[in-house]
Amino acid sequence: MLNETLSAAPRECGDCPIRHRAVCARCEPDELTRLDQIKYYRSFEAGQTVIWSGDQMDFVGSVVKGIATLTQTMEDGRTQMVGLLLPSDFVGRPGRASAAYNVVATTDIVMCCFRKKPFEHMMKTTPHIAERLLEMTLDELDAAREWMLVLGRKTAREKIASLLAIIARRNATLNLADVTGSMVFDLPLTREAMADYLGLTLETVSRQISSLKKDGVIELKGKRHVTVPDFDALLAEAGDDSDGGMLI
Amino acid sequence: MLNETLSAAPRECGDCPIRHRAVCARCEPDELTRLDQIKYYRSFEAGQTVIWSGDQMDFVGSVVKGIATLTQTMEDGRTQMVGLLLPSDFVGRPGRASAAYNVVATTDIVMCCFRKKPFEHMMKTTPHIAERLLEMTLDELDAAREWMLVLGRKTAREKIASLLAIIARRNATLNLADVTGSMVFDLPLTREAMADYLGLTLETVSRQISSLKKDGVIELKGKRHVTVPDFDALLAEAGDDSDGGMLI
DNA sequence: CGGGAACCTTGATTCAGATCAACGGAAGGC
DNA sequence: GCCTTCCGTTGATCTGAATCAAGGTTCCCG
Repeated sequence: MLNETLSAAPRECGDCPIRHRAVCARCEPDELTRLDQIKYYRSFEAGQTVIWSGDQMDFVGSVVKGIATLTQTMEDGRTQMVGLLLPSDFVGRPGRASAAYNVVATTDIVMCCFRKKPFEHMMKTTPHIAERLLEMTLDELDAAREWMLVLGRKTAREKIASLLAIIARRNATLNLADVTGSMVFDLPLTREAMADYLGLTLETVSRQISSLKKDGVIELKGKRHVTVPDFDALLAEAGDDSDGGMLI
Repeated sequence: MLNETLSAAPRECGDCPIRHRAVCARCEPDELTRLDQIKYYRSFEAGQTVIWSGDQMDFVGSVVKGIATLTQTMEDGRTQMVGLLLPSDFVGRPGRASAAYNVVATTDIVMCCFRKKPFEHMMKTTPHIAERLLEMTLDELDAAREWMLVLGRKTAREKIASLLAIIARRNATLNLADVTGSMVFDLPLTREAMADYLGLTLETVSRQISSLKKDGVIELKGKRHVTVPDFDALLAEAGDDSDGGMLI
């Protein structure tokens, strides 16, 4: 393990799939050129740990392809996922020497990494990067706070429905589908990972998924392929305002 | 109610108590002068709601004095505190029109407010503000993620101990006391507010505080005045690494 | 093809924390 | 002084999710 295959992925920024959503989204062509000089791609296989909490970090970067998780662990092994990293999400904290969380690849992933020192320097000199990073960080803070409500106050069934709603909505956004009719997607997480996200046990996750299926809120093909016939019904199960909306 | 007394507080930035920790911390004298022109103070009494979730926000600002809470509420009334705002903490999100959370004054508070439009303009032109705001937002994100572990995976007793540890540590930091020996502080929150922070009921909060007291982890004088004879013991109860440490 | 190893489901039982309920003390108003 | 209100404590009971336990499915590997 830990064999970081340097295969796959490398392309020009110009046709990068996350060009307009990642930390570089606002960069001008000349800024992109400079970023290009300090960037490199790394690939990790599903299951690999990308970064261990406490490790020295000599890079920051963006997830280009695949899904990774951000987790925190207690000494006795209790684990809480504190973030789900999707393409375009940023990893690492400029100005900090060591990692605060574990980053684990859930699927095969490709990351676009920047050497930390030069990146920090570029942040100081090109406001477009810091600007975009601030915006992304504020979004993540909102997401974390929304999740605090889920963790602190929702029932197991509501937690599952909330997670499914988030994944469904995000998939719809990425695929430009409509967010009203029926939605179809694959769960990117095992039952255990869902449990770690939701502060539940994997047994409870399994039971609640079965229950939502029995009640027709979702349909399952295999263990991972989900169809949501009525998204509003799912939102109702999640205890969310039917507008589901969030912010502008 | 909602009578915002404009009394108290107004001072020069120069002798502002949060001058070196707030969003303006990195500003040069001339930048401070410009901030001065768009700032105004507002006071709120304990119990007053400063901002309702969904309301139009025409200002952002910093807590100068006192304590406020950031809460999220479900239609059926379940509420989760998602942030505790102390002096120097920032309120509001540049670039967003309406508030995402309720802000409630827990004690009498004084806020230093900036009209939103001019503040947003200043952010674009004076990197020192955006820089500092990014740093503060990253800190808040870390705090939110630490709290996700508390909410998702800790027992009621550990939750209480975690909250007490946070308050104790913060008090020590503000008062420049040593973070090792015995610590004394007043709880700034009611049992109900603690419950909303921790995702518990107020009865459970009360029971767990009684239990920690019975076991000598804390001492109580009245209902709010707490003495922690051995901070490491408290950290152990919180399930934290004994280094208690966090990041640099 | 057989044997593991992940991953998932379902059942039985237990238990931590919620809920329901009663009461005590302190502060403020009249 | 008395009444009310807010805040907090404690007890009894209930319940949702954890825990303990047994199997099932799928997929990979030899």
